[in-house]
Amino acid sequence: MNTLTVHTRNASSKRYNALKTACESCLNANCLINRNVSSEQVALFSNEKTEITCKKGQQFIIEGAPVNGLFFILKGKVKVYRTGIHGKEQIVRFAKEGEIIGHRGFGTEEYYSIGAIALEHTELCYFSKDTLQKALKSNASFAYDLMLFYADELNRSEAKVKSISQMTVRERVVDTLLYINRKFKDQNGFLNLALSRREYADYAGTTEEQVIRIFSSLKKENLIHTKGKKVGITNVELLKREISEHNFYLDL
DNA sequence: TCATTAATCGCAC
DNA sequence: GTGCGATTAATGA
Repeated sequence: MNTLTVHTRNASSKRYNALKTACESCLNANCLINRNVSSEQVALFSNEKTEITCKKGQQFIIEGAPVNGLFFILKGKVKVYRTGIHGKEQIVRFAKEGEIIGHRGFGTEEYYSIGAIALEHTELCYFSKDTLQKALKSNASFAYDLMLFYADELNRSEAKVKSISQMTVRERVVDTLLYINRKFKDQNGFLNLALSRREYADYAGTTEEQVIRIFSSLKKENLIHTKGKKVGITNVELLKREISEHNFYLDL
């Protein structure tokens, strides 16, 4: 019998993969691809990518699943976490549009050591490792930018080890608030990211109750204000002083 | 509106 | 500082 296997890999049909946002017309200026890849090359990326939309609360990376590629956030916000002992989740970072998710384990045939959940309606662009490896090898500025991203991640990760081991719970909560503020800014006086008290706790490495207690004492000191789930920083400078006094302030 | 889920608070350890 | 449970507020079906 004829054992010839026919690979029906048809590039032209891929083009009609119902992409809502092709790379060449993407407006996301933070995207590493958009920043570094020339317009002729961008079209190639579009052909290879898969778009995924996630509802709020939907998990798109499962801990332990094999790594096949990388996610870029086109729109939305996500949390990246690791499950610790007693099933407690430790939030590693929060990410917004233009950022990369699932980069650990990239380059090696590994499994995800992290999970990722959408915090709001999120659109993701997914690229296979092959596609990205090809692009990185042929595009130095792209590779360099990605390296900067890795370096920054490592720096932040090390800073986090320090904060968790040396800062008090109160300082860690304040640090978390400042981090969210730096990253997501505020909108109408409230942080532009709705997190539950539990999520603040999971990032700061403490418990929900502690976060509530610290929030209420910070409120009494007029440093922050809350309205239901929303939290706003009343005076960023004063809040910064809370931790700069201890010389643990990290402007990351 | 009723049912869930989240936020608080008090209290013991 | 932490953990549990009761109460209250907020949110969603």
